[in-house]
Amino acid sequence: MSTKVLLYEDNDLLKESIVSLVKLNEDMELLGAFGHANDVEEDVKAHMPDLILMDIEMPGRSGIEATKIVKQLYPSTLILILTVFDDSENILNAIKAGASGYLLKKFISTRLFSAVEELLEGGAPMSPTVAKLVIQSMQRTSQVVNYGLTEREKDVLLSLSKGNSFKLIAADCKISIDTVRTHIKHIYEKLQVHCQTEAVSKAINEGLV
Amino acid sequence: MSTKVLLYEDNDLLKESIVSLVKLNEDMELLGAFGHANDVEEDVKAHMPDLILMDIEMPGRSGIEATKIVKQLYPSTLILILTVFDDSENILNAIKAGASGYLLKKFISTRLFSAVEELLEGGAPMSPTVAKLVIQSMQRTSQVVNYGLTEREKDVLLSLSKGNSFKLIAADCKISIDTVRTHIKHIYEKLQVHCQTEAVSKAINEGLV
DNA sequence: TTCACAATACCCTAATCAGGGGATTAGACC
DNA sequence: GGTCTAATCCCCTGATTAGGGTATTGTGAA
Repeated sequence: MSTKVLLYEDNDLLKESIVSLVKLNEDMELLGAFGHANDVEEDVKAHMPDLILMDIEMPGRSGIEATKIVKQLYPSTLILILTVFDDSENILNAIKAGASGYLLKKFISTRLFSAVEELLEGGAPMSPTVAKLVIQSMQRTSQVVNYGLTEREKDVLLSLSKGNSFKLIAADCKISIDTVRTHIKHIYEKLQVHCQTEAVSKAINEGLV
Repeated sequence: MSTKVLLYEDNDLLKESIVSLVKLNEDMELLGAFGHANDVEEDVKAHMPDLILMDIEMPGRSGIEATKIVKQLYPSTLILILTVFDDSENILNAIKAGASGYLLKKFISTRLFSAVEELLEGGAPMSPTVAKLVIQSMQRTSQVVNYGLTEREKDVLLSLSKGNSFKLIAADCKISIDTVRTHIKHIYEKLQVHCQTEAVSKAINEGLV
């Protein structure tokens, strides 16, 4: 059974050349090619594609918005982003929106088919730059700045961020509630916050817990 | 100038075969091969490699721990994980620890050199399965399960997670403090939590804010 | 037209937290 | 031995939060 494909690309020349390319592959069946994604809900509903090739920059709705919409309505639809943008903003947003792969346009002619194949096999095709950015974004969020917290204070903070009350933290750490209070005061000073929620928020967002 | 390489691999047979493989490549200079990573600080200090090929499962310190240590001491050292593990736990931990690439052992013979090349060019070589897992982990954190929160409740929750007291939330949203209280109560019900910290923690971890 | 529900607001009580004290003990460092 | 710090504990007061109500208004669906 051939793969049903939709294409979104606002540049007519490029659109036509991708259309020709896709037609070369007998395993792919192109159901439609659109210059904008403003009616993406209807397009997808009408054709029920297995795969969408999606440009980012288009008049009206962007490919990232369209990706988000399609993924919400039909989560199993595969979406491969085809774009010239290799900046982290666009790449990460596209992936968060639900794109399954991200191919830079300069690689279309040489790698489109292998990328599609990889997608259908459950992989996530990416250009090397893209892979690097994705990995970096994961590593950033796990870099720890300690704020000089002691081990015990980290224990308390961890317990706090699980939603425990002072009383429960005391039980959790096997210390008295007053000691918890003392640790919490020190945590507030070191993190420069003034209440539980702010401490928890900071702790989670900066990877302390 | 050739790339200076260290290898960590506890299986002697595999270690030797990787050693032989690396020696085939005149652009790579193998400075050492170790069966465990317990002295990784000293090894790295002594040889100052550009690249480390790292197994995960080793006696004593794991490759993930070792990666963390090396990256803390020498952030510019590239680390390529070579392992049989293709589960999300190990992959994501290795990447968070600072690994620059992740190659499954079954691909070593065919892709080691291209992976190294990609690494040196600033890329992030990954097997297709690995790439998929990485992407999925990013999508999970941005998949919005709303818990049926209304817009206003989300406003309040957002303000709360910035560390604002009920009083400040009221000012922030331009409503009375009692209304804030009502919204908070509804938020607690919907998220199934019983206090601010738990709500904030859940909100951040599930990507609600 | 009901019915449901979002958004707003108010009241009450018990529990909890914030911020300010002070204090002891055990280790580490010089 | 003196100093410092982590970790432990205690007390007090005022502010805040949790959990339980009730109530009005507007909107949109049944």
